[in-house]
Amino acid sequence: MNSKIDQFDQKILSLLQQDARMSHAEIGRQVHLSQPAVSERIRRLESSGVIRGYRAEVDPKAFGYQMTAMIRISTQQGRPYTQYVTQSPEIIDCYTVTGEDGCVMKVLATDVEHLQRLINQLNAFGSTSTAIVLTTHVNGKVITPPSV
Amino acid sequence: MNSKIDQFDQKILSLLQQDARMSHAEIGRQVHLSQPAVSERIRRLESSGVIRGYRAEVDPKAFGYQMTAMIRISTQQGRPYTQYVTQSPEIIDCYTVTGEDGCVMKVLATDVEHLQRLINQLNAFGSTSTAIVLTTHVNGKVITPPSV
DNA sequence: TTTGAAATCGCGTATTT
DNA sequence: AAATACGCGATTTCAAA
Repeated sequence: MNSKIDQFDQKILSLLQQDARMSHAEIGRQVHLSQPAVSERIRRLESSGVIRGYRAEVDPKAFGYQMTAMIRISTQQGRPYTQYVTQSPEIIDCYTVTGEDGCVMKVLATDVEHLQRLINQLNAFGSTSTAIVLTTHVNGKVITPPSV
Repeated sequence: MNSKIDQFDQKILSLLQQDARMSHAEIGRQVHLSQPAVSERIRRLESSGVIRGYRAEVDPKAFGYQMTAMIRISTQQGRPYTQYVTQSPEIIDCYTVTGEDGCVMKVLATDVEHLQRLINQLNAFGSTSTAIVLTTHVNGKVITPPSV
């Protein structure tokens, strides 16, 4: 957990968030470090948990998902939606949050009928509120230090 | 754009979403194909846009972000939040959605004061509603075919 | 420098027309 | 029978330890 991130690490993390396949030599070129130096820094960032993993980003449409929705649930106490949420392939993000709605999730659906079936299932856990995503302006922006 | 995804492709995509660094030979072992066959399929998935890229997943705490919030905005017509949203490092997801709140976003903050400053800025675009994330049950789940 | 992964090449097989 | 598509094994090229 000893993670003091310096400017070099920040730049390396920025590059790897944009392209996890960039070669260490190429990264070194951009941050002005040697390839072994970059490799060693990445190794430390991985083992300290700063880098959690490397993921391919896949277009949901390839699996037939034509729509995305944000669904909020006013969860009734004691209803355990956690297991349902982790097991359902359509629910790709899910958070417990403060406030009136105790839960907000991001859901993929092939079409409106499919979405309706999902909502029906989620209604078992509380009253739902669904907002269909019209535009995704940002999704998984590269994490950089705060502007302030 | 001709992307008919068969069972092999689905399994390959599943593996690459879990670990983008898995070697093609290892993938081949798991899906029972040779390394060149896997490489060729991945090449096609990339050039057809099914695979959008490869990203390192980074722990926001490494950048000092101690909290996450979901912020909804009842946007007033004609207020262009798009530019602000794409430029602000703290806003990592942002969607225009149907319904009362026209916009929902996921925001990182170092502390409550920082969060308050962000909310103040966002209030320029409409009335905001903030819910602090207590637990992240799922974030970027591996995309698989619908259960139905 | 040495190891290991990915691109390349030529060949074989199955399916289509 | 010819063409197309796809996978395999062998080899070369290139990046990482």
